[in-house]
Amino acid sequence: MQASLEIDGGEELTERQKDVLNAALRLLVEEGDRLTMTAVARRASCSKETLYKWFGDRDGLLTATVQWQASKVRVAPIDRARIDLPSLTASLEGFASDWLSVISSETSIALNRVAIARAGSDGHGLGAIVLENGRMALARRLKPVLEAARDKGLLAFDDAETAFRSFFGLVARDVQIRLLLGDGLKLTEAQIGRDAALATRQFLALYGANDNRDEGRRRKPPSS
Amino acid sequence: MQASLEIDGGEELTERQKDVLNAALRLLVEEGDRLTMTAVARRASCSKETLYKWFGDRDGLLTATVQWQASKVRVAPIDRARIDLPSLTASLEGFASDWLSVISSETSIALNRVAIARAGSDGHGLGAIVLENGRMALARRLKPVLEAARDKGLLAFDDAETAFRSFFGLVARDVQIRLLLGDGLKLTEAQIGRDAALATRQFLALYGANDNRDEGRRRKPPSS
DNA sequence: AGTATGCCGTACCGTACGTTACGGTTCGGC
DNA sequence: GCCGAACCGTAACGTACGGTACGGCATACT
Repeated sequence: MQASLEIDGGEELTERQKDVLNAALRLLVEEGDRLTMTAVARRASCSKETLYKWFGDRDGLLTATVQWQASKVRVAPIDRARIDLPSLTASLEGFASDWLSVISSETSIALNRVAIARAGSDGHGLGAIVLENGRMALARRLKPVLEAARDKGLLAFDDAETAFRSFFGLVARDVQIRLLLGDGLKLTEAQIGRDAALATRQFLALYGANDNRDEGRRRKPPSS
Repeated sequence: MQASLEIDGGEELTERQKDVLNAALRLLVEEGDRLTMTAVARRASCSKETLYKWFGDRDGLLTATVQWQASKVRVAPIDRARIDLPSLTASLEGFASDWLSVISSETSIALNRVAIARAGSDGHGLGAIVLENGRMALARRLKPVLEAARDKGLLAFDDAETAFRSFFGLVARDVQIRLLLGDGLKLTEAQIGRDAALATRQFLALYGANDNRDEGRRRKPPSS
């Protein structure tokens, strides 16, 4: 049945297997894509034979590791009953600072690096998984909030996808690409808070419906 | 004298050497980080001995290739005498669509992929070069425009760097990370034009000084 | 007790690739 | 014509690493 992408991963794993994957994950953060099966076996105090029995090959180990990390950050969908401008603002700031914390974490950087490195040659398996549990998961969590806010008349937009992508851009800016390229950018907790607040204010300025500004939102391109 | 980073590259190269680097570049786009010295030699119709004589080792070849590509995209600094809102808008749209074209090109994707892959383990040489000729070069070209517009009263901001990063985010959004991760995102010329226009409108909405809105720009965070 | 299963540690194999070495060819200078 | 330098093509070397095989040990089941 082809089991499209096998996103679930992380279930039906022995405790021992989780330990092994955690070791692989730590090694991945330290060594990047050049970790060796021998090193993983040594770090996890298991034999290479076991690695191959459990995960098939190096690719399988990497995939399982990425899925395992993904399954750890899965969050409960937010249940939000009533929403007003303060709670919307707080919610957006929460999303923004969560996202900034994630993309600036050593783990996320390492995972994105190997997924990007392998997206060039091999099948894009890892890239799809990382994307699905990163950007796409964020969109799935944020869009209902945006749409609820629109229903309440707090936001105005035609397409939730477009609005989300603007929010994404205002939050991430150049942070992720700079970190991935090894720039020595340091994000303190305080800086993340300020950046999240700025991005939220800017997003509300662009998509907020509480007054008569509508620049850059629904106006169609003049002619063509 | 340590020659910090040796950014210039591309000068003092034989025509033949440029041919070799172009071959390496094409191969890098096709094969990604797993190109072999043998393959480069075969593609460039030169001997491996020559490759090692000219570039030292595999790392040197990769670095020279990236610098060579960087030296090709260097553009003349814009000379802009008088500036008004229409010309500022056109200029911003130009920057935006140029940047979208660059980051969605096969060459840029391939180069960023190998630089990111190698930023994990080795020294961040390639990452620094890519960053310097990508994001940083864009900032150097755009900031004078922003500041000239501020002098004319068309824009309002305290920090050109912050304004630039907002513009960067509004333009790039999730495009680069998705492409690097192998998402099948296709950017047509028309779509790039629309996205550039939208980003420009949104940027002007946030940082334009032609009316009384000031959300998310100079208002300081309430307390902390 | 005896046996089977699962796993650890390690030695081993095959291959891919970076790097070096070498013979042959072209070309500019005398 | 002769020489040396540069370079091409290819063979050879050394190593690193993915993947496999095997012996030993511990636990569980009969």
